[in-house]
Amino acid sequence: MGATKTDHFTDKQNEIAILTKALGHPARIAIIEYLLKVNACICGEIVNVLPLAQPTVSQHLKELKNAGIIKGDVEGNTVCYCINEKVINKLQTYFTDVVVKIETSKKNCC
Amino acid sequence: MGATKTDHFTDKQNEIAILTKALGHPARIAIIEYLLKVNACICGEIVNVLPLAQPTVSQHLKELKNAGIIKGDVEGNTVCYCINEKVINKLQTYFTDVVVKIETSKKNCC
DNA sequence: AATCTTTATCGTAATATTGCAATATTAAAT
DNA sequence: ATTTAATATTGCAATATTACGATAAAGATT
Repeated sequence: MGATKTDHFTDKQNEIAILTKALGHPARIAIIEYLLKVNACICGEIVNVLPLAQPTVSQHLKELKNAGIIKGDVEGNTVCYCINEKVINKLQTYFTDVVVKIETSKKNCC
Repeated sequence: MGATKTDHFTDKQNEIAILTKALGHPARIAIIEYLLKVNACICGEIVNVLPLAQPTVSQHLKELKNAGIIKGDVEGNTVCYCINEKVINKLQTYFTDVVVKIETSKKNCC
């Protein structure tokens, strides 16, 4: 096989899995961190920052875009990349929720 | 190729990528959510809860264990699984940090 | 218009992941 | 000691991912 059986899981589970999967590569984490570091939407430059060839970076950007984690507005010659705040908030909320649930179940656990 | 170029990224970037990658499958999200739902460490039963064959579930559990997201203590005949609080906290802190950084850079962004 | 710059796409090789049947392992129960 | 029950491992097929060279596309520059 090799194909994930998404049908058997809930929409929420699939959604979180798609987001975490999209972040599950150091290059893509590095892209997010670069966008945070420059403290703005950045047009171009991302290719020069990563230790990977241009087509590879383009592919990683596409995956982040497909998952909805970044937005890419075409700005003339270059593309202007932005983190999608909503989606990151969703992940932050999710993990905060998990942490809270772990806290409350501590007494029942090893 | 097909192998990730981890050498070129920071330890922190690789660490977060390993954790998010391990969570990047709906079955593994479902496992985490089941562990939260039963509100305790659970011995056995995980295989029966998922819509996947036993060897497949075992493999997913192994990946979560390898990434450090869950702990599995052998308890006689069965294995007792627990979420590793520390690691989930690390992710929660990471995403909270990202959200804060996005907030403070809002004025410079689209 | 010709060229440069930036980004995307195609094609392809190497490797990884997903899933399961078959089998092994190990401890508990009979 | 045998059988049963719970997990793990092996082996394998199907598919996905990672990476990059070559090339295409499209706006900017000269």
